[in-house]
Amino acid sequence: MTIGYDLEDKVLLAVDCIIFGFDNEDLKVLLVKREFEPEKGKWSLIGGFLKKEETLDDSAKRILNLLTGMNDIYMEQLYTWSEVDRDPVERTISTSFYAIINIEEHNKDLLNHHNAKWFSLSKTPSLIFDHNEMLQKATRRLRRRTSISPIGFGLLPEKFTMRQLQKLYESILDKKLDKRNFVNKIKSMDVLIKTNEKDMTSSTKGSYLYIFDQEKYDAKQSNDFYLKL
Amino acid sequence: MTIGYDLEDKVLLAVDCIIFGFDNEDLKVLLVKREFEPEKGKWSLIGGFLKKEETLDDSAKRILNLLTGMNDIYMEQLYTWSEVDRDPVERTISTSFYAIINIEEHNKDLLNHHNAKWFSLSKTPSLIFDHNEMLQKATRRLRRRTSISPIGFGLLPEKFTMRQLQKLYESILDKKLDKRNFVNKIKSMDVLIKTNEKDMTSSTKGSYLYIFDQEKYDAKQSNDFYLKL
DNA sequence: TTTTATAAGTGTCATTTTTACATTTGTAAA
DNA sequence: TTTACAAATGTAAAAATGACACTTATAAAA
Repeated sequence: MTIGYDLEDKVLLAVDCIIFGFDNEDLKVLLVKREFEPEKGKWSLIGGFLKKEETLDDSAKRILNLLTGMNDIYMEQLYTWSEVDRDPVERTISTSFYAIINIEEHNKDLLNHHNAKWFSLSKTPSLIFDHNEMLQKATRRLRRRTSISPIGFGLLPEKFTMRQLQKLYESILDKKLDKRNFVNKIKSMDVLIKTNEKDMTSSTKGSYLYIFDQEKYDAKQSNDFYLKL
Repeated sequence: MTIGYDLEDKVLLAVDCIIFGFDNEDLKVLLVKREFEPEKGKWSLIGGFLKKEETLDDSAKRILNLLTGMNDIYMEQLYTWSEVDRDPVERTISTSFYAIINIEEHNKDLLNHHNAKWFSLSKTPSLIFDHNEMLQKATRRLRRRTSISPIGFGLLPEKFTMRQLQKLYESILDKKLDKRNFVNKIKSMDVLIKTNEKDMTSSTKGSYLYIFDQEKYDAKQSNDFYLKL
């Protein structure tokens, strides 16, 4: 048996990015209005085609920047979608990536890109192709990840309250957590530093601000460190 | 901005299958001796190219059958590999799949295919391209999966002893488990039926044979059912 | 100045889960 | 009948989880 590389079929390879964001309130996803046919004008994930000389990860970064202006977002590969008719125009395989970011921090990038818009996860419109499925898979993965390892401090301002942190976890996991148990669990992780400052915006009493202790976190990472919520 | 599908690059898309097997002793992986250049004669995962009219899953099945004669193996998608130079001949992206099967049951399929051979996981040769990395990722995924959900009864004969089941888990997880705790945990899952028969091959006393209760298992699957080892 | 309203902050106990650990049993072969 | 060998079995201590309610600090209103 001989196999010649030149006899094999070549296909288009696309990349789709699922960008979750947290704005201290809600878990959201970033969508763009599609600017070309087919399905022009419909909402879609942030997608484009792989170029021959780039890796999938590089491609995802380039496309994300192209469509939203955002930079330096670490995305994780999710799944590769290959239903034969997923794109009606031409056989296209798509690899999806996801990330979760701090909306405030990146909002300015989006100002120039009016085609991109944040949607609350519970209010996403119907998307093109198999993008709804992609979003669903990404959401499940994000939840599982979050309940296993303490992702997510980067999604808050440098100084944050316990309440904010709890809301972050609650919105990702989509369930209420008990305040006391949450605080105990987080404290037992021992990766936060309590400052003397208080945030006075949410109550008369004020609530202490914490900062994330990156060093301790990194040290623990090596052993296997995990959080179960 | 306009994007034309026809302006985009097309690439070769490959599929590589990581087939783990258990032979009541050891966790093994199935490799084939590569029959074409480059790297002809070196060991590799079971791979081939996607055809335009098939999904990745179909492609994986076809290729597995082509190279080993095996059929009806459920494989799960693992990851898509896209380093630009991963294949020196031509830009090729590869999606890897993995499965774990009962070696005895499928051994006959392999008799006609002398290029395929089982290797103990601890004694795998150096593989072509990025296949060692693929194998490593698959191994980690298999372990995590196994310690979460009770995969694996299908890897044993219809009737099996607790000792066999424990060895299966031990070889996948690559660690010793305590016999009493293991039995307790398995029993608490309540998906095994104890028969009156004994296996007399491994001791004078003989050990009871169990069969897997598919119905109970399926019923529990729906709720979320998991096993932690 | 006192009262009120509001979110922050905190600890314990019961239950469940996990882990560690040793002896008795049944049988075939010596 | 003794020996040798793997099979079978239970409990107690420790750790993790989950449920649950009152006090505190402050600003604003009375």
